[in-house]
Amino acid sequence: MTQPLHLSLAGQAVDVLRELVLTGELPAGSRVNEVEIAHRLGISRGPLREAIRGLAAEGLLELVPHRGARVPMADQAEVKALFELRTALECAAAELAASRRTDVDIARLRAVSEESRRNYHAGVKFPYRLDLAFHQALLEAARSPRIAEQVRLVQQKVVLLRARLEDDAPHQFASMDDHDELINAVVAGDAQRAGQIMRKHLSRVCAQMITSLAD
Amino acid sequence: MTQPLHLSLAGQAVDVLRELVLTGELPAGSRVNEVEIAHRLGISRGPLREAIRGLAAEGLLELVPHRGARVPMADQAEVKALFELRTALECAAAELAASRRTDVDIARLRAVSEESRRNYHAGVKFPYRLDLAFHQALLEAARSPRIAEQVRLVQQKVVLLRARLEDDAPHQFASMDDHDELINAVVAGDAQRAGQIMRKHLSRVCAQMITSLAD
DNA sequence: CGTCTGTAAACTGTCGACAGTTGGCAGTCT
DNA sequence: AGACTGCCAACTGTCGACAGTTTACAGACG
Repeated sequence: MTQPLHLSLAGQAVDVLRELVLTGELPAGSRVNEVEIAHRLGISRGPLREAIRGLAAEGLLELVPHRGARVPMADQAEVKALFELRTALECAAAELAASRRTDVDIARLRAVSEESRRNYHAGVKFPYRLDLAFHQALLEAARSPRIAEQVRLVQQKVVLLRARLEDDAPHQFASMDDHDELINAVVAGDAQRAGQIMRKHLSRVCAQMITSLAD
Repeated sequence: MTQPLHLSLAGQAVDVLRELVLTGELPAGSRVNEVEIAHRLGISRGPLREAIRGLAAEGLLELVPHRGARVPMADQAEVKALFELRTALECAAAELAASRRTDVDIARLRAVSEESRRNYHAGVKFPYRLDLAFHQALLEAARSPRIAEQVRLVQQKVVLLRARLEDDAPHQFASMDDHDELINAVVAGDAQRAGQIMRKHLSRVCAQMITSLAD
């Protein structure tokens, strides 16, 4: 997507800062101390401030006048709003994928699905990594770069919520079933059904996330 | 949404630069000379660079290593990809609006529609301003802040294309009809139909924009 | 005449320093 | 004791300057 790798310090700072936010090393609600982070990254405040502006435009940070940047805190309403956006995007992606998929796309989707099942039966939890990989594969099949881009941004914010669903076995099982149903619809080229399944899938995930936020 | 008003120079620079890009004062494909713009805004390069990063994250500028920022140029493929995104977002918005609309929402939609008809019959061209107002009113009725936010960003990029459709009378008429059909579907609470009409509407606009880009 | 090369101007990327604002703390007054 | 006031430290916002890279141009060479 982007160049081999960001050569500018600001570009690198974007990546590092993003990681700090997404891993929770900078907890939600906390302020971003420019001098401290800049020193930690071994750069000056200039490039760091540029990186902060970039991430703020992505929605991963919020800017408060004269108080710098903060990691945004999400309440229940925000989660719902976020999933309405995600549903709009991923349903469209699922429909497009059903109309445009090629054999390679299908192979890729099935590979991810099978790896999930293997892991699950081997007693390994369904890792978020594989869920992400599935949605990623679906996006590739949809061949809509702008939609894919936005989905990635939304998924980042979902990660930011850090509501870990990985321990919930019934949820994992339901998700894997959703994924397989989706694959069938995509293979059949049934756009409408693919969209419906995706809607159901995301509605389940959203509900799960809301209840898991209530503690 | 954002703060009362940007007090920081970088914040103001974002607004001014955005205007410069959207009005075409900085033509598509042109490079953004930091010293020149900074001098023109009466600020130093620091805040300006922050503003550039922000707009780049919005997609209104593209960053090239050691070559600064450029106003992106859109080809036909880009227009299609952009409208796939817009369709995904606005169809979802139309569906949500049909399920959530209140009397105030309906009144607002009808007011915009009637103003359009009045203008048209008075021989005034259908201004882009009113088209925007209609879609804006629909977004308010949908009550989905994150979707609304993304639609605004997409609409900005559509403006960037600067394919002026305002002179095309048949297109204007068709658009106004689409809008009225949409209002009917929304009033009836028919989400599915609202989505279909929006899809048709945007597909027409997209086609129009592509042909108007071919010169 | 076209191409290649070397040099200089222009521009971006980065830094350190200064100014203005915010938030907390101590001291004072009621 | 509680509230108010004034000061101080910490931090953000901004600027000017320097270093490295790109680009344009002029001259040399095939």
